[in-house]
Amino acid sequence: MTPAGKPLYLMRAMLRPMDSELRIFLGRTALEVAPDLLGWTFSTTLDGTTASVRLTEVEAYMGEDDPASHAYRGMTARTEPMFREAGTLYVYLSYGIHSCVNIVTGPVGTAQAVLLRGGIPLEGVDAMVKRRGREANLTRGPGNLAKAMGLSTTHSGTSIDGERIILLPGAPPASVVATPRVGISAATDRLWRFMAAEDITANDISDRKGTA
DNA sequence: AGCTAGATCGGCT
DNA sequence: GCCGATCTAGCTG
Repeated sequence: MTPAGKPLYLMRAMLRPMDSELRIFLGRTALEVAPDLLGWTFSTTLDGTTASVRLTEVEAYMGEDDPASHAYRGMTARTEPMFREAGTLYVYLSYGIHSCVNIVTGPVGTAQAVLLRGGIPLEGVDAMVKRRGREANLTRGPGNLAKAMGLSTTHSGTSIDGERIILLPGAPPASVVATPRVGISAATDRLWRFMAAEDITANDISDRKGTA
């Protein structure tokens, strides 16, 4: 471990985003990658502005073996990006309104992905406010986070490129809480939603459907 | 070709 | 806490 408390391969990934080290990091199962992404920075530079968040809430979806995954019944036109290589974005439309962003992980063809559900704004707050049309809860919830970052379903199939869309290692949270995933009706016994403990408020654990 | 549940959000009671 | 908005992907007929 380095003085910063991170393995060396993560420090290298920080210097060269989406190089082979990051590929190895994302090449693991979604269940491994999801909690490890907490504390990382997710950043987009779109429409001439950069927006960044520190990730505080994610969920793991394990592909064709996971009844709650969109990939459970195989590849479709919508889910095709999930079957691509790690680092690809899978963005889907939820309830006809909201775009939700996933980062594909694991070996090609396994359709594993990590849903980005929440973060803390670090950069580009003005752009986020403009995109969201409000100032509260800018990046809380998958639909809100995607909107604040300027991402929509048109970005499904694009990938983390170290330019427009960037993933940077960050200090992991002191502790991580695992709960059932939100809003699903299958495999509710799997504790595959991960949150930074210090970011949890009362609403997070009592208010959302799908939580225990 | 039609039907409907859904990895949500925000406003209202 | 509850409910309506909004609309498409994927399934049934």
